[in-house]
Amino acid sequence: MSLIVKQIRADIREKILEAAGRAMADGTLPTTATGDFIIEVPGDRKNGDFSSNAAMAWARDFHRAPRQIADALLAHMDLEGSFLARCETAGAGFLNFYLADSYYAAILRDIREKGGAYGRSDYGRGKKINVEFISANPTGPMHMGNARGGALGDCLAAVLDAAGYDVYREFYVNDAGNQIEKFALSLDIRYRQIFEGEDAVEMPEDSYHGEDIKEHAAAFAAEYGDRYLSQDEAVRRKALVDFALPKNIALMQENVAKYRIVYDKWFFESELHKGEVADTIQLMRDKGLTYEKDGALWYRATEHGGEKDEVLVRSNGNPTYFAADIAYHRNKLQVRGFDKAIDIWGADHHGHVARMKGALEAIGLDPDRLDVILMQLVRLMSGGEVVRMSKRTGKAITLTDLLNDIPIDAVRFLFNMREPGSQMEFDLDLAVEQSAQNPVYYCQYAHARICSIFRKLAEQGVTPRACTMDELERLDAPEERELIRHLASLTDEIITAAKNYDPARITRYTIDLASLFHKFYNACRVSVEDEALMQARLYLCACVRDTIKNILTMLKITVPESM
RNA sequence: GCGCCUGUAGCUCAGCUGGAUAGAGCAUCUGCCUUCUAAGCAGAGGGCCAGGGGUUCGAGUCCCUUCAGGCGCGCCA
Repeated sequence: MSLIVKQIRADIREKILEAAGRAMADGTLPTTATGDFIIEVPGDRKNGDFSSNAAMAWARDFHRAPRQIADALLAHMDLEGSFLARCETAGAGFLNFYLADSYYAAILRDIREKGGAYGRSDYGRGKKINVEFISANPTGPMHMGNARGGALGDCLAAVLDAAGYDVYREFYVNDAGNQIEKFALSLDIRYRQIFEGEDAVEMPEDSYHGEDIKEHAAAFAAEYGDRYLSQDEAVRRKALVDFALPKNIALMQENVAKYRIVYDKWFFESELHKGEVADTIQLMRDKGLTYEKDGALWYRATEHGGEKDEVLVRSNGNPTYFAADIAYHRNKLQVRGFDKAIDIWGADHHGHVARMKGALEAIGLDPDRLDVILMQLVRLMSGGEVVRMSKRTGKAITLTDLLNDIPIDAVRFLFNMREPGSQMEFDLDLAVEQSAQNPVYYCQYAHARICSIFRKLAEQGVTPRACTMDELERLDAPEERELIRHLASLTDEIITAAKNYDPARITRYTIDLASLFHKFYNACRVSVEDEALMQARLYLCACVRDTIKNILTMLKITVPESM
């Protein structure tokens, strides 16, 4: 919250506690310890600008009726030296506080002074957070789920950054392990089918059946002909993977860039296999966490909260994904020393969460340092029907398709309008066609409108200037007051969004801000005869404009000056 | 079967961690452009907060339970 608002809440708390102290001292209330209470912004403005439930929360402590306590507190309340104008009791025993005019002017001054930094805070100062998101499998094209994860992860990272955390964006590339072997097998079969006919070799059920595999094989054949047919299978498969995998990874990086995501690191799983996986497995052996059965190495997960034991090393000698993932998180938390690792996973991975945390604890790391955000997968709708995205049938809607069809601003915004856990439908037709009713345009429009006001007035020779506090206090219309109160809450919103890992709060905040501006615009004309009032309103407009710009820039959404 | 997520207006969702008469947007109607962008504003209709119990001054919010939907329980990742 802006410093001023923070101070206001702290002030109110202090004033209430002081009043309670005085009431106890003179015997109005019995002397006793009091519990916690809250200070909130009431839904209905008639109930004040801030409201506290202290009297109700303390009913038990004092053995008095809430209303009686509220009256006692009010009688002992001294608001001198604060931005609070007055306090009232209401309802079941609420204490309602009203802001002084000077508060509103002070908020605007604060916003203008902070400029592009308005909204930022040092709430998370000194904490290093690694946000890992998308981490799509490089064996195939990216899909809608990756798009949601991308928008969520990138905007969450942005919010954490704005709240003062030291944020690090990371993409984990699974370029090793079983799925690469499956990838190799699929490519190999498609390659051989080109020369030997489709019936000569059959694709196993669990291989990759997508068109992209065929395309890779065809491109490989176009470049090398059939010369690899006579080669040893292992050589041929390696050549195919070395050919296709970099292309897939390059395409992912291209898509991600189009999506305006900039990663601090693309972390390759293969790096872990150069030693850290083995080290981690050895560590688990040394700690007595493992046993051997049926030729495989098992981890005693049941002794660490798991439902069943897990394989770390297969009987064929290859470590499992789970083993590599333990090493990966050990790398994040121990080797690289992040205070916190946030992973964004599809909801279908939720079974993995407890396992992972249990394993971290087992190797001596605090499991609370890992937070997993489970994201419900996206159901893509088009023409009123669900578009299937199964990789196996090869009909995936790729991220490339999406990025070519829909404005990036809209995708980033839309995917951040709901909590990650909500199941969501993405209506392709709606997103493409009805862009005008899209909330992101509503917000951008507010910004463009303000810019237009400044342009128009500049044509008339009006130059915006600094305003005195007295001039700013003239912004006392209900629409102006509400707009300013909302502006004041940005920093607080960002901190809450960071705390709850909920960037959707910020898109909602922005929609509300735009809405309040549009209401103000219709109720209060900026270009008026009264020069001082006009300047004050311009000052307010500048605050709104800059705040919208700060937020949209933070979310990497464009901020048009005209529409 | 066991576990996790979800259930609020016709649709999509909020609801500030237990507060005052449950809110937006879309859709449907009705108004508002000879003055700053109508991609806007004002107004109307629309609700057994999935159902049932409980906890307390007070429950959409917390606990129990039933129902409905999604997902998971591999030597897959």
